[in-house]
Amino acid sequence: MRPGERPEIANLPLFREMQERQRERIFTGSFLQAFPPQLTLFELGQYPDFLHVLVDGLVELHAHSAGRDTTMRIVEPVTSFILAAVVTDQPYLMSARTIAPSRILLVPAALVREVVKDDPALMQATMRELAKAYRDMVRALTDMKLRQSAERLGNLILQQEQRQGGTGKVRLKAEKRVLASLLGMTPENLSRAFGVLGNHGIAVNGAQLTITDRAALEAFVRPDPVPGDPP
Amino acid sequence: MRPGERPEIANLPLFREMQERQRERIFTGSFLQAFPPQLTLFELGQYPDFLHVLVDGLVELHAHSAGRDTTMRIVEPVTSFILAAVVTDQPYLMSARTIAPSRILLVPAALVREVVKDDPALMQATMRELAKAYRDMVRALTDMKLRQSAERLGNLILQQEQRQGGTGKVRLKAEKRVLASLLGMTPENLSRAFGVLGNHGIAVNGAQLTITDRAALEAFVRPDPVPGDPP
DNA sequence: CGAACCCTTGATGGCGATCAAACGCCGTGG
DNA sequence: CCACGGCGTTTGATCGCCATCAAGGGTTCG
Repeated sequence: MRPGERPEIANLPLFREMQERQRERIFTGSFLQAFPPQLTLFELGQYPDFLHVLVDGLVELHAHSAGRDTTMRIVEPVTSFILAAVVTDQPYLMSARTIAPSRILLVPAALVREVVKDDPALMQATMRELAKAYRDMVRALTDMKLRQSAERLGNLILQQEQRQGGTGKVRLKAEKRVLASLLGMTPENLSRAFGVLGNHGIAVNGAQLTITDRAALEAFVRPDPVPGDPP
Repeated sequence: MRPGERPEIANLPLFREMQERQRERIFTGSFLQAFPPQLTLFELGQYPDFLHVLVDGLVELHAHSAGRDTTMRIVEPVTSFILAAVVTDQPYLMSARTIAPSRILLVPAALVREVVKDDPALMQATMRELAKAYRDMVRALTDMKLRQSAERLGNLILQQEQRQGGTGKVRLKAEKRVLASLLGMTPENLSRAFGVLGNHGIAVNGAQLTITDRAALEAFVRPDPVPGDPP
């Protein structure tokens, strides 16, 4: 582990409040591993072996069935993922693959379940994390059901802009094809959606976006009625 | 509370494992209230006052924004709902209304949060419940993104048939218009989707459905690659 | 008995998917 | 260093699923 990384992981909402002794158990039982891009980490249907914490890189969670495939979430560092499958010991509902060279902390699933039982602070943090994940999914589903594609794209841009500091500039971290799948559309239509947003306050230059007219953009995208949870 | 109901509530996965003393705190601080149909219980954006436990009747959770509205979940008794908003003390992401005369146990949200802190078994049950809710939402989102409307309907029928005892008969509990919204389509298209399923092993008679050819139905609907969690 | 309201059926239109092809970027290999 | 080839993206043309608009039957409730 590189200097500064262990504190960064220990400072995650999930691990921040727990007893130092239990945290030590977690860390000594885990290991950090590097993966090349385009590598499948696990497949939907498998039972969870590890809680994953993305330390560096980029990971795509996707679901697939009967030849169709859709991106469910793009995980940025530093974040844990697939906590729900681990705590309930039920099969993954999504597959995961790296989309950039990535380093991931692997915490044995059984160890997580054990320590959760022994450490109330960790259990509470897990509860909060799951509640947040649930609420994120509720938002994603309403987004899909209530908005059409260009509106979804506009909202995603607004969210990313907030996450990236609110400077009016947004850099897309994933390929546009992946982004399209995340938004539930085809690459062709994503391209056209960017075209539409050109008339509503967005300028596109490759992966670099600029919000040129925030008011116009917000008027177009039907922003969430309930403002986002703080990160 | 009617005879037999208190044990039934106490036996919910959420409350089953907790200490009797803490459970007593929950029950004495709560009250059971009856509501007529078509009554709004709470609105999206409000802060949660109560954890709700539907004891009898039927409740619809729905989201809305900019004049559009979509059903997110139909709650059947006996089930708790909006647990995530309560434990995190964040605004509801969905509104709730009764769609039948209903009786609901109202547990003050602050009391829930307090008792959760004091009772590890309740906290663990809450964690599990949230994990399940999260996984249900993942399924709902993949359903919406990967399947088209008649396939979604067919899958819902198969799930309901399991929940109702696997007898090959399914009775729809909600109006078809609500069902349509839950499935992300219009009433007109739901009607047509039933027509399509007529060629794939389903017979419709009002709200009473019969699975006449399970193999044909399963071939048509692209069943989930990961079998459902046990209830 | 009548009047909503729900469900159904038909006709039309729009959003987004699919098919097809050209462009641009980038890495490789000559 | 440049030519080539592959892949992601863009643009255009067409198709299909589903929404919308419209109207008719059936049921329920006042």
